[in-house]
Amino acid sequence: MAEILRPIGTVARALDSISNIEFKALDLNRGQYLYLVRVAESPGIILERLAVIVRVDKTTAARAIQKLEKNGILERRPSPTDKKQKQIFLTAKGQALYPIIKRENAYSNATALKGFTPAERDQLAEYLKRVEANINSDWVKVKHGEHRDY
Amino acid sequence: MAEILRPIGTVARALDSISNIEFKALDLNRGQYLYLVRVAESPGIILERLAVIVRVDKTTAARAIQKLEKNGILERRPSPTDKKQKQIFLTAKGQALYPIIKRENAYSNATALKGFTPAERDQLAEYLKRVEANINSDWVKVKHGEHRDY
DNA sequence: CGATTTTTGTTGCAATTACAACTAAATCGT
DNA sequence: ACGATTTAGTTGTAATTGCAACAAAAATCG
Repeated sequence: MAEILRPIGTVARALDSISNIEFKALDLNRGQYLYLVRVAESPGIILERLAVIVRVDKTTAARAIQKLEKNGILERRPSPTDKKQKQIFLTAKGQALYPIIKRENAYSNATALKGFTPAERDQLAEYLKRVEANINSDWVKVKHGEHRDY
Repeated sequence: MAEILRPIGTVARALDSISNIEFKALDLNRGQYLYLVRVAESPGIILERLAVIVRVDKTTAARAIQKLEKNGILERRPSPTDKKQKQIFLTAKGQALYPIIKRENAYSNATALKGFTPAERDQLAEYLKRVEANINSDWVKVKHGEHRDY
């Protein structure tokens, strides 16, 4: 059977590594860009949701968000409807960073897809969406302490 | 343009997270399985090469290897031809772990590819190989302090 | 209603991760 | 041959990462 785990892992580490190095110029530490772009795209998002969509432990996301708040890149406001929720928003400083990150990501994406026809790009994106859906329930299961049988 | 960075990142984190949780039963800490399988497949490999193929900082690989050696899973022997190199091998204990890891990886791979026809699986694997090649030179460049223009 | 469970967020550890800066050996260039 | 550069590995430091264990608010359900 075709092997896809390994290239997915190596490509992800390479791209993440590149981004982390490049975003140090923006005073962003490792991983912070991940949360920044998601908050930009979903203003008012809460921590637990953010952790799930980034696919990271909620305590990891919590500390990343705390740090970004301390650095004035985002802010949290208590939800008006649920006293235990905190809604997350970008500050003006965070909003200024967003297009820069998007541009870097677009460049990396274009580099990754060099030599691909438009049809191939679409097909790869569609494949990855399916893989993501396939693996998601296992991730949720295992994160919640359930056991996979194999 | 089709976006592939994000699903690659989320899938990689989900799969890595699952593996790390499951391999705690083998007394393997976070990330260690990555190096173990590579050493199993390339006995005698040296640290710098290992770091490059896993796409991780060489100091990260160094400490992972040190720990695996301390735990009796692998051992290092000075290269007979180059006194500054250390060749890495699995111990019997490490060899016993290898098939277990392979089986878990195969199961995750099969889960990720559920609903894909054999032709689709092959095509996705081929696409990922191309993406990996595309991104690799940028990774090496940026890791060595060079600057990407965009 | 009221007890139980689920949701949401937080700290306390303990570990990985990686940039800098360094040593020692090998290779390269002239 | 020999100085300069590259290769290979290590340690110092500072940061992220995540499993446990917790607290408070909300939702569920008898």
